[in-house]
Amino acid sequence: MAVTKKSELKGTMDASSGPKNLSLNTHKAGMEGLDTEKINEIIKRASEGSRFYQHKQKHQQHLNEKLEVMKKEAASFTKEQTEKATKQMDQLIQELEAERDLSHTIVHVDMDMFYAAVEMRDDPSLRDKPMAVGSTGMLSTSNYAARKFGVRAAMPGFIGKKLCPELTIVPPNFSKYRAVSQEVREVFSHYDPGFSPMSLDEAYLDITDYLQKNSSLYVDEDDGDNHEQLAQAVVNEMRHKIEVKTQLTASAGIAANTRLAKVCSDLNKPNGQYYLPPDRDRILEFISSLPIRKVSGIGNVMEQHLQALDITQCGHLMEKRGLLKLLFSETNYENFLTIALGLGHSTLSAWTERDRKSISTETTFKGTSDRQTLFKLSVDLCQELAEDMQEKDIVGKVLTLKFKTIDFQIRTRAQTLSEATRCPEVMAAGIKRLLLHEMNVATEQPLSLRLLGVRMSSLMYSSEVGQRRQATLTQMFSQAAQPKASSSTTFSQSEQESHHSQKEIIMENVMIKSDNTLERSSPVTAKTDFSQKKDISIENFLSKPKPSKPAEEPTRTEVYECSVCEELVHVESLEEFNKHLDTCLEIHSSPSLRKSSIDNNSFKDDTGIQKNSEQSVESEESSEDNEIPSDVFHLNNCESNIDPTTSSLNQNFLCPVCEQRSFCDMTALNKHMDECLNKSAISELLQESSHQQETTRPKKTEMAKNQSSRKRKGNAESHIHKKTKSGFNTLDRYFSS
DNA sequence: GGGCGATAACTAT
DNA sequence: TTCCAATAGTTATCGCCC
Repeated sequence: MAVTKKSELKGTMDASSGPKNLSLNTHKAGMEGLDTEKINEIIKRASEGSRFYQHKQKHQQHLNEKLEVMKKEAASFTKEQTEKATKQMDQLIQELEAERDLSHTIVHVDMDMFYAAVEMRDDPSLRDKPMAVGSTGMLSTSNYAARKFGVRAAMPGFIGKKLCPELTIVPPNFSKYRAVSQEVREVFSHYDPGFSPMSLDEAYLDITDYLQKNSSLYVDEDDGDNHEQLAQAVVNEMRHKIEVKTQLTASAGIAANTRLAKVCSDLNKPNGQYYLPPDRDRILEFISSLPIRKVSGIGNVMEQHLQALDITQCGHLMEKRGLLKLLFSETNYENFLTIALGLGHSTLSAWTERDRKSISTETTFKGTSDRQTLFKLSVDLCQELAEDMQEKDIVGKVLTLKFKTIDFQIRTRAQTLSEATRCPEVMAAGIKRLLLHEMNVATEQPLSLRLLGVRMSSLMYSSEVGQRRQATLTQMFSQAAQPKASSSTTFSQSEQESHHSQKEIIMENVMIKSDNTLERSSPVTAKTDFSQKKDISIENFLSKPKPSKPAEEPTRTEVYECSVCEELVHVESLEEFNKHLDTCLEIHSSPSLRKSSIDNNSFKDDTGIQKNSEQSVESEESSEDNEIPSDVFHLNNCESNIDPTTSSLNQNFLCPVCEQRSFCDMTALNKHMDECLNKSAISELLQESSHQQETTRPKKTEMAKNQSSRKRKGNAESHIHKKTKSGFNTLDRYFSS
């Protein structure tokens, strides 16, 4: 088989207007009949030469290669093979057909250019001008006047300006959009109390019940089969109510399932609706000529795959079903069939937190390779994510670092934790470890990034963790910090939480020790003698008998169990107990003590990270060891205090974290850096926590605060539109000064 | 060798 | 002058284990 030459592949790229993945997507309402060639030319000129453009080009080239391979494979199938596959698909069609449900009436309602419409409503001077909501970095939505120029959502503002120099860009006001959205939802709930919001401006409704109960209000009962008349009237009324209430228009699609309703809502935009009868033949007719890209779920890449096989309309999916079965995975070809048959969900199921698979946060910033900046950012992200998780009462076991290089290459690195957690310190330590490893192994030094993200998956509710006897550290502490009995004292959340982070760190160490990870005791542990408690599991630690019964005592003295020194402390107030904790923690966080303990490896892997995976950082590093007998290079043997810059030995590697110690081999250096990193992370966190106690401020850092304020705009409400929200709020400001 | 967990990449909105 | 996001679900692949 001949190898396809790059030059040939280039032919599949639109030479005049750049890579297809950068071209204007004209499937959006209001984008029909534009001079796409001219627009794409402007887009190309505006971005040509940029790293972003280069990245997209590379991506497109890679895709083209894949498409060529696929086309060759498609050409290689015999007639018999295709026929056999077609028969198998026909069997599948029968099974799918059996499930077809035409008994429901589903409506998809989509507010017209929602954010832009709200802004135009509130500022009449914007009404006749091309305008968009967003920033020069990214546009969230545009009005129809702007769409005429090719300006659309998910386009950077500066390109919008190139396409339309008179474009007015209005910064978004999410709280306003949320309020309007709430008004719209009140209308929805009248027709279907169990409606399914997809984002601030979009929702699915099942109006089957409503139609049944209220048909007499809309149509004459003697009219026979009046489903269309009835549904149209109801949806018309709904849109009218929305307009009266908000002065904004909405478009709607009415069909037997969500997939069809979604397609239909797009057909008569803006301020229109489309009805597709619940009739199999009419549905098949409708779907067969529908461009594949109109179907929700078919994006740029899949469209290109299908186009390469001359599939541009949904009807082609049916015609080429045999080929599709041979070329695509089961999930894919089954999906293609359901599209071609016009099938979809005919009932709405409310999404709950229980359905969540992962939770994440990320931020884009001006590219930097400064390690401290990146570490700081990652700590802030962990803090922010932890708060989100706290709010949702979930913990996670798989921690993922996401980063994007300044060349727009996206990478993820994951690690499974030993316990499900949402402790920001544990997450931050894990993320730092992953990040540092990437910094060290990057081919292009130094590693320069423009995005950092943290994701937690393998989620469960905190309560479930308790059920599994895997109490999280947070829970553990909150139990330990409760007064043994007292009705006279209440605790503010912040009072209790102010000590969490420190305690969790201490507790984390206890946990590590109880896991037998610790080889020898350190001065720190000698003080409180945690090392004697190797057999103490977390559960045992928690369920220690609590002898004192203060509630029976006549005085107002309360008894707390200090989880640092494990003493029962009699105090008159929480404040007093805090003082005790401070003292205890101070002992533990004493730099001299800590340093010596670190030197003794006692903080080794105090992140709580399980290192049993083949792909774990530690394993990767040790796999590098394979070349060198590990007993030859012992950390302490190999350590050097010679300043490497002045040393004549060119094999000395300076630790980039402490910049104080150097090593003669990478393994030793890596080990040291892990410890050094943990040491500095813990020290930093302890310092931060003590500072916060003094000032009794909430424990968020400035950066985390800024980020938090930009977050939580839509939460679960906003799936689609939050995509752009932080485009207006990147962290550029942290670097601009 | 099939099931399953872990990880990274892909894809969508 | 410069300027291209955030979040989440799905899928592919690999390696381990019984």
